[in-house]
Amino acid sequence: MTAEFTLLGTAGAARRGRLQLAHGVVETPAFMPVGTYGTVKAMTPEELAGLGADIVLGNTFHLMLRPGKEIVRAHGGLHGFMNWRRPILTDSGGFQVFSLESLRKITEEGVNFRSPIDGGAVRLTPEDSMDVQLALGSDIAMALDDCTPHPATEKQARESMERSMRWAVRSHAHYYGKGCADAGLDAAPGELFGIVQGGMHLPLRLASLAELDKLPWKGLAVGGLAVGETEEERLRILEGLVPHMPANRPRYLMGVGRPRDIIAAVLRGIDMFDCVMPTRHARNGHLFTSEGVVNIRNAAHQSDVRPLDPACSCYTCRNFSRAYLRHLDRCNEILGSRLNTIHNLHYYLDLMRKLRAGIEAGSLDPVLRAYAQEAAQEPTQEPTQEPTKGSQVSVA
RNA sequence: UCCCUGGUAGCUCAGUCGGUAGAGCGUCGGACUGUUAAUCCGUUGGUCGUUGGUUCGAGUCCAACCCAGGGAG
Repeated sequence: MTAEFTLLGTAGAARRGRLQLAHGVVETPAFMPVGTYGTVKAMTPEELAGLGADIVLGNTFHLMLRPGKEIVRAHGGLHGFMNWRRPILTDSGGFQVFSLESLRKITEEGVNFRSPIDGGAVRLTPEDSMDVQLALGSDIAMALDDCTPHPATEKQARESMERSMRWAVRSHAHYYGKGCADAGLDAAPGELFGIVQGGMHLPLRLASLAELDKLPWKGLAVGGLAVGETEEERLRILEGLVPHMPANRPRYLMGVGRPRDIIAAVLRGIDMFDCVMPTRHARNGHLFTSEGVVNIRNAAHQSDVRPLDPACSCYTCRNFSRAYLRHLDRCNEILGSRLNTIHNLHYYLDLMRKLRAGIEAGSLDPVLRAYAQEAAQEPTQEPTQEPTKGSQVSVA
């Protein structure tokens, strides 16, 4: 067993947990910085660890194309390749079914892509995705899914979801079976998560969950959200779906999101998140602060000698002015991307620390007040569970 | 003094046969949710060196002048 989830406590529907993985422990609720190509852009592994990241993402599809699984395998896996010794979760390529819609064709067998690099034909079946993720040595691998575009009719969402469920069965069988044998492994180096699909149709979501429940996944993800739907639709799906997800296993909301989205999802029982937003927004000059998003490119900051966020304790805010950050951005200096990324990741990871501490304390109200500028929507239903405090609560 | 080449948006430059001007960059603003993204979108922008002339109509053709660069002496 290389994925043990311990529920340490709850506050309403929000959960405080600890996930033991092959390369270490992940405290939940957790935010996982995205490192598609085996690097969280602009950050060294040491910096990421210093910021408090327990786990990062890699991407099966992109790493399969460059540099290819054999080169990564020659480094003992993705951990050795990128010199990140803590846990790694890899997305299966399912998101590229959505994001590279114009470059792919879906068949029952899998997905046929045109490579975004050279236009060549690239096949990705559930078995291919598992082979790559086994070679990468991911602590958590994801089943290959068909991330349903939005909007989708009930018929489209159902066909897409049912395909994802068939692919999930194949992913599971290959990951724990023939894939290991083919790679010469005695056992899988990590564990596999299944992904709930079903678009904005709650009955389809519940049917997807019921289908996945037939297999012993180590955790379950909610996919296909934050793809263009309204916040109300997203919360409606979460509120209808999450209470039915197994309580003793981690729940991962894929690709989400803004701080307010994360807060709202934690309040509804989600344990894990990933999103490109802190890192991409950093490089594009959008910085998260205690007083809202600051676009450091704006002329208003041209001669502002104050720190970006006086309430922030990150390296960037302790040492540099808004005017300097704007200057670096305007000059397209690499250090601008780095300092901005340090700050945004600190903001996200600090938010997670505060959410964890809040759950441990039995109430998220102080956190919600502290992040009031994010205008997080509270659950529409009163929590039914009594706030409890876990017996093994540790310092976050 | 003469010859040549230029002068068009803040900058660097396009501008067809004469039909009242465009691009890139810059400025200013916006977007971004399991990264095809240090990306993308929009905005701001001009007495076309000056003065005349030809023409229905001139950035474009003609003349003079001004300015810049180069060359000759």
